[in-house]
Amino acid sequence: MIRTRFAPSPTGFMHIGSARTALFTWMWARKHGGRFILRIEDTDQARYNPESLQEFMTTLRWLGIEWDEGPEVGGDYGPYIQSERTELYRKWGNWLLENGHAYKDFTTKEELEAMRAKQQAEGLPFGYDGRHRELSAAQIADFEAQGLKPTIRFKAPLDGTTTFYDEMRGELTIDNKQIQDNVLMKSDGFPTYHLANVVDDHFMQITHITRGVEWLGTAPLHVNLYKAFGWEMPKIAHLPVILKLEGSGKMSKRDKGALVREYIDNGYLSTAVVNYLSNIGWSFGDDVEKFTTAAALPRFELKDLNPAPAKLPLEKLDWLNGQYIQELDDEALVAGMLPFAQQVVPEIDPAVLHLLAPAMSKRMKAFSDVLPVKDDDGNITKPSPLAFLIDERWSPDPARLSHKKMGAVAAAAAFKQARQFMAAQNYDVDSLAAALSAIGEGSTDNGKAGPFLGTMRYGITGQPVSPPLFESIMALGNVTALDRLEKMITLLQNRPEQ
RNA sequence: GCCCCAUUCGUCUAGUGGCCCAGGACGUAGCCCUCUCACGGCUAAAACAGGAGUUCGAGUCUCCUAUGGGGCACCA
Repeated sequence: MIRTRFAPSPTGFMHIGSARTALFTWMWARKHGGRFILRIEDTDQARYNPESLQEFMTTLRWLGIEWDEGPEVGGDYGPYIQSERTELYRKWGNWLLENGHAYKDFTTKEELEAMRAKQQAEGLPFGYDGRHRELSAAQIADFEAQGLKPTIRFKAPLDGTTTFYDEMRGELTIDNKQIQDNVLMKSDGFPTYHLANVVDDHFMQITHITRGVEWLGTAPLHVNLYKAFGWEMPKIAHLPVILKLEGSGKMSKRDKGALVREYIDNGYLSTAVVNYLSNIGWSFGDDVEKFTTAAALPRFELKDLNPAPAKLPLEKLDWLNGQYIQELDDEALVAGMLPFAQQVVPEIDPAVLHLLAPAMSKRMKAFSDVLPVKDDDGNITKPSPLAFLIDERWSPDPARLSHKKMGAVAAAAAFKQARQFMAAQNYDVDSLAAALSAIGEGSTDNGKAGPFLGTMRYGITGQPVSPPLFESIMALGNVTALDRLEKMITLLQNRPEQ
């Protein structure tokens, strides 16, 4: 049975890179009919933030990543929160101590800092120098008598090499001189990542570890820890980081698009985001870019993941999300748009959105597109596509109520025909389209409805850019549409000759 | 400073020695469609980091250089 885990340290919102790691980890388990475990690494009491755990769980669920064991769902290998497992870590930390694989280190933080400063000044490699590695019982007793609280450090091998196999990168060999005597138990009694991680992965029977490359350097330490415990090491793979779009370095939480929360709040679809994420560092094959997770699973292999760091192609997400939006039924579309539409037209009737939905779906990259676009100073650079619904904002330019292929007289005549039709009968979008097109065709010399429909659309919506005419009229309702049409005719007739 | 990982169009990628004068996608440009904006269709420009080697043959293997990334915490 394959068992994988995602072990975040919740200190804020989930990073998009973590989401991708979680996704691939989850996919690996699902592909093999295995189990995916959520474990919370909160051993850093200074940074841990309980609200963030809720946020992480909400985000994972939004992504469709369900955990089989972990907080809220339980499981046979719990607890799944590290701060509730400290006894276990203490036990195994002591076991290492008793079996000569670890030792107490009484060096103070100040001494460590001084040591590092000196190493830096002398151009030496940074790291703990092993000064307390061979303390005598008397020396230990002496330090303890002074009331010093020790850390427990691992006794790493001093020479030779450590070899392990990374599922993505292949066999890697590291000189043991690069491995330090890392701290396993802090002086506050909490374990460090290294100890907690190894102990938990072992007792939770994890078979595959997938984590970020930032852990690659510590993998040899972990290999040696497993060796010291006499435990079998899980298979391991180190996923690459996600880089800033511009500039250098990996994406930080402040960069645009770095947090999954942004995608949720901006009205992206989780199916699209998941699809998008799986296209970074992995490819479905056969030149297919758009696919479901279910279709991807049989093809997914850890060894096929690209070990190179990648930038997030954000425009590609807009395109993909747009594709997914086009596939939504009207119900889902309206539900998705509603919260944003209410920011534009607070009292908007969902039925109005229903009328507009089919016309809107091809025009949206994300639901937040119903919001106006503003520049840094707060000026609207692109109005909301729903702005035409607001009567107070409606004030078309009379000069634009005719067309070079349809003069003022012809335009006014056509508007009156439209008024006659709309006033006389009930219509739906199709009959309206048929009637207005026919009027339009009669309004120009060449029998093309285009000039009339375009002018009418501008007049009715008052916007150079808006949803299409017929849907817009349906959304406004007959009373408002007729009222505007009436005013258009007046504006046109009262406008000075050009 | 030391160690490790990586390097194909602007970006995400396909490619595991001949099928590649390198394929797809996004983006960009042009054309078509068209009531605006979109959508959709078609077309175009656009890459094997550089240098040595191995080989009949290298994007694919090896080495060096360069560049990018990660690590060297009582953070994870």
